[in-house]
Amino acid sequence: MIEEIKRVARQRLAAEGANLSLRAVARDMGMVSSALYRYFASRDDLLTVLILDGYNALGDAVEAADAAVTDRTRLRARWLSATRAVRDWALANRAEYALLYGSPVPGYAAPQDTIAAAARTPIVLAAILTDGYAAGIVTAAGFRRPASLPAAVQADLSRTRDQIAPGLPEELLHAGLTCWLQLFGVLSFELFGQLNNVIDARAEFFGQQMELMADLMGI
Amino acid sequence: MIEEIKRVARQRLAAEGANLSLRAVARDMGMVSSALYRYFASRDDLLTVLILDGYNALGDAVEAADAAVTDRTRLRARWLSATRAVRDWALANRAEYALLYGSPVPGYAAPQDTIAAAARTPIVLAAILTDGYAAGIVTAAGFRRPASLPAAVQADLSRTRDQIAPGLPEELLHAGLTCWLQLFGVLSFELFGQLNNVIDARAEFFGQQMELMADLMGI
DNA sequence: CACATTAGAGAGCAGTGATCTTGCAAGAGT
DNA sequence: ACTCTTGCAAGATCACTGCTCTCTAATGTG
Repeated sequence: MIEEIKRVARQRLAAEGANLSLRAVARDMGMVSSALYRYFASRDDLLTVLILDGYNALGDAVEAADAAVTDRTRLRARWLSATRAVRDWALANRAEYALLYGSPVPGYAAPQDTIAAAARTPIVLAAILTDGYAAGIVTAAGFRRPASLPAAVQADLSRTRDQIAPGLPEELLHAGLTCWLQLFGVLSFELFGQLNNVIDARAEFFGQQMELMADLMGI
Repeated sequence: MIEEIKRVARQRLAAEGANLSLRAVARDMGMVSSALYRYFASRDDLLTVLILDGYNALGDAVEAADAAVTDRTRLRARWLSATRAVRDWALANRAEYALLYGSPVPGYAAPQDTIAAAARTPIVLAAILTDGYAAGIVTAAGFRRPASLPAAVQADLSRTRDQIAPGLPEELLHAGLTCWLQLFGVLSFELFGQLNNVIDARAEFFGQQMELMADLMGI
């Protein structure tokens, strides 16, 4: 039953957009709205579950795309495959993408579960660098060195490194972080309409940007 | 009167978040909700006006920050000043930033007015490159050449160049576009909570990223 | 068979955007 | 000074929203 509600809610989300209506979901299911409260404590609760599912669905897609490159030393191919998977998933699930990476709901604070699920995608990307570093393919000296990192940023990177990419030099993590931001920057602009009248060849542009980021990471 | 409504709506937006309520605005003004319909055709109409104002306020701030650098040949200083202004404005007007650069409302299509206002900020950034190119400070060969651009992307860049940065080589515009995306990628992640538990030293990180982008553009 | 649990229905509350009609008050014209 | 027009806001109303409450019907389980 919970699965059925989520299924209907998802397609409702895809059809109508971000503002999901509990009553509409109930109507689609031939139920009365109050009945849904037996399965979800509130609308926000349902949204949270959808967000969690979204992060996991995206994580699955990205992990699969990365794993599809059998030669694990082809770091660039892994990066391009994984980032392409992010874009494909986002295009196929625009409303859910907006839920995950768009403007947050005002009073809403992400529970601990979601941040773990949300970390899956960056972990895949970081793993590409970690593998490359472990195999000696990519080195901390191999890419253009950024201007000296402020100490506070260095500390953040160090902490984050220990959490998601143990053993990776901070400089490499920093490069990866930059590319991660670029990835979602491009994607958000594309999906949120900011690229309208600027770039029409979306897929080509995205691919080219990811190539550029691969260059930046030195993979 | 229209100005008063917008003023109240803005502070309501800042206090409550994205989901602006017409009735709440009316209540704050000691009016009844229907009275607002004399000044705005609908809630979306009011939001559109706020969005337009937002783009213009941001444009004002960015233009002023760029103009504050008296030596126009100090391209890097102009870039850092302008991008810093974007961040400052965004932090001071979080809800409005979300309105401009967050998930769009489903059925909503931006009128022509807004795209002109929205272009002001990228135009300032492009002007930095255009000025530098005209003065011979920055050259198309001066930055790391991206992998060959697909023809369709090249065409988009050419068209965009003619609109906002006449005379600029496509390669330079491409570099600028990349940095523009990075700018808003970093900012959106910061404001939308995606950087929580990853980077705490926000200002330092942002500044460092913009330095890196300046390197990428070769300014 | 009796009991306990569960699923859903229905009414109702307070809030929302939007429309339409009504009333009021100031300003203009004679 | 008296009308009359016009501009503006109030009020009622509709359909919708999230949510709570109570009540009934079905479904096992001992």
